[in-house]
Amino acid sequence: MSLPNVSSPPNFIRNMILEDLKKNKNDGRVHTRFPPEPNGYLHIGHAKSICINFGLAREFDGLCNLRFDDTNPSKEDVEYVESIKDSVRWLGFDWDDRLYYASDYFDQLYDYAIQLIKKGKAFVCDLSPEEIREFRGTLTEPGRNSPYRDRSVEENLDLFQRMRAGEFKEGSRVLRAKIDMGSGNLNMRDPVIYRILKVSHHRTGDKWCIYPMYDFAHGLSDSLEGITHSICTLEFEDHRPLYDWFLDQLGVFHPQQIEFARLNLTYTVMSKRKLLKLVQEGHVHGWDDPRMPTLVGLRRRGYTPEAIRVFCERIGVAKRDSVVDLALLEHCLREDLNLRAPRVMAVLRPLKVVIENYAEDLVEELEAVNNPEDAAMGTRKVPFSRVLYIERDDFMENPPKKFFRLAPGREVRLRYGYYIKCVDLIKDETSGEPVELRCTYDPATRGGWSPDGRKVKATLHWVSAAHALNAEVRLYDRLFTKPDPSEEKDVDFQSLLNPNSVEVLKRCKIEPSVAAAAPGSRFQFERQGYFCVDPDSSNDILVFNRTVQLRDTWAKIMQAEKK
RNA sequence: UGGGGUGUCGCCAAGCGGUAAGGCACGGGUCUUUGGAACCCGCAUUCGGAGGUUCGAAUCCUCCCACCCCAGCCA
Repeated sequence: MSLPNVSSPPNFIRNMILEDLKKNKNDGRVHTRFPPEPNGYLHIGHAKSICINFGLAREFDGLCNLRFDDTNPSKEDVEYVESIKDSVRWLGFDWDDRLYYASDYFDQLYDYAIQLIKKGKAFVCDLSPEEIREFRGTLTEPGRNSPYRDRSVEENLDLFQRMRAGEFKEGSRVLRAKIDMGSGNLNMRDPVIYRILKVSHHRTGDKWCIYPMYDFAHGLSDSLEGITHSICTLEFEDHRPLYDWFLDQLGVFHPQQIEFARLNLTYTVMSKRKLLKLVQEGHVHGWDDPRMPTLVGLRRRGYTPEAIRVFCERIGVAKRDSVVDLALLEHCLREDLNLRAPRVMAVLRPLKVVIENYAEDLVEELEAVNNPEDAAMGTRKVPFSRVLYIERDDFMENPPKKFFRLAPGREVRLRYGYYIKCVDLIKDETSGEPVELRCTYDPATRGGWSPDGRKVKATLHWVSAAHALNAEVRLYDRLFTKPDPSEEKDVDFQSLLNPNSVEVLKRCKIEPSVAAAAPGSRFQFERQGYFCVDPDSSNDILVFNRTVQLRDTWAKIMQAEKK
C-alpha cells in the first residue's frame, strides 16, 4: 500500500492517521463523520470541523458521513437540518448517500442498553435529578452509590422495558451505567444513559419516550457506521474514557476519539447560546445577518467557500486554546476575491464634479478593464460626461503633505478617463462643506494617459451623474469592540457590541454595468473593497453588502499621524 | 484539595535529541492608471520557569508556575 501524498500542512491528527495507516489499522480505512446537533445554525467554528473531517477523508481516500446527533428532541428541530445540509454543501463538501441520524439507531441503541443491563453493567435508578446530583459528589469528593445500584438484572430489565413503554413519568427514572462513583472523572460516576422524555421526535415521532444520552449514543453510532477516527473538540476529552467504556463493554468495533481545539475568532463570539441571544434580542437581524459568524451570515456577507476552506487550512489543527486574528480570515478572502471579483466603479459618498470645458451633451464610452489580475475577464464600456461624482474623501481643501488626491489647483487622473484639475470649489454656506467641484479636463489624456509624460500622484474612481445607478450600501464592521469578548469577565457581552457594526449609505452611485447583477454577485468597488449584491435588492434599488475592505495604506498613514 | 488537557515571535503554527519552518500582523523598499495586487528585505541566540541527563535539549527526566475543561436526566 502506498501512502497518500501529504499536501496540506502537518498536524497531530494527520500524523496519527499516518501512523495508523502504517500499521494497517482498520485495514487502511479512514472514515470520519461530521456530527452536528440540529439545534442551531452552523458557524465558522463548525467550518473548521467540517474541513478537518471531510478534508482528512478526501486526503486519505476515505469517507466522511454527515450524521445528525438528534438524541434530544426537546431542543432539536427539522428547521435546522436543512440549513445545516445547505451550509455543508455550500462549503463544498459532499456526503454522497451517507446522511445519517443518531435516531436511525434508536432500536439498536436500545438493544445495546439491554445488553449492558444483562451484563450487570447498567441499572435503572429512581433517584430524582436533584438526588443524582447530590450523590454524584463534587470535583474533590467522591460520589456515593445509588441505593438502586444493586437491583437484579431481572428487575432492571423489567423496569427499563416499562420505561420504554411509557409507564413512568418524565424524570422519575433513568438508566445508568454502573461504573465507578469514586472516579476522579465525573463522567465515570455512573452516568445516565437513557432518560424519559415524553416529547415527540422530529424523525421518530412518538415511537419513543426514552432517549439515549450523547455519551451513549455518540460512540455507538460511530461504531455502527464503522468510523475509524472520531474527531471532536477538547471539552470531550474527559468523555473519552466513557466513550471507550461503552465500546469495550459491548465488544463492538472501536473507533478512536481524537480531540482538537475549537476555533475562536477575534471580535466575535462563537457560542450557540450567545449567537442565539444576539438574534433574539435584535442586536442583529437574524442568523444570516452579514455580521454573524454563521455560515449563512458569512455567505450573505459575500464570503466565498474557497476563502473559508483556505482559512481553515491555514489556522491549523492543534490542542491549545487559541483565538485567531480576524485579519487572517479577511486576508484569505481578499486573496480569493482579488483574482475573481470583477472591478467596478462605485461612489459611496458622492461629491459632484462639473467639468467646465467638457461639452454639455457629450457622452463618451470609455474602456475599462474588468480585472487586472485576469485578462480573460475582458473589458467593458463606462460612460463619461460633463457632470460626475467622485468620492467625498478624495478631495481636501487643505490637504496635508501626504495626501495625493484632489485639492484646489491640483491635477489627478480619473481612472480610465481623463486628467482633471480642480479650478474652483463651491461650499455649503452654513456648514462650509464642499458641495461641488469645478474642474477642467485635458482632452489629450483620454483613457488616463498623458502624451507629454506628465505624472499625477493619484487615480480616482468616479461615476457619470447622468448614468449612475442609485444604490444602498451597507458597510459592515466588526461585531464587537473587544478582540476577545468572552475574555472580559464580569461584563455582559452585549455591552461589548460595536455600535457601529453597520452603517447604511443610501445615496451611493454606481456605474451602470452592474444594473442586472443578481443577488450574491460579488464585485470589487475599485479602491474601496469587495461588495456583494444583497437579496434585499429590488428592481428599484440595488443593495450591496461590503464584504471586506481593501487594504488601505492611506488610512494607516492617517492613523499613525493621529498618534 | 480530584480528574483531564495545554504552554514555541503581537496572533495562528511546524518541530518528536543534532543546533528554531511557514502564514497573518507589523516595519522598510521596488513597481503600479486601484495609496489595491504583485515582488524584495527585515522580524524568536530562543522555545512558561528552575534544575538535571547528554558531546549536543524546544525535544528526555525532576520539580515548580500559568491557563483551559469537567459536578445537565445538554451536545
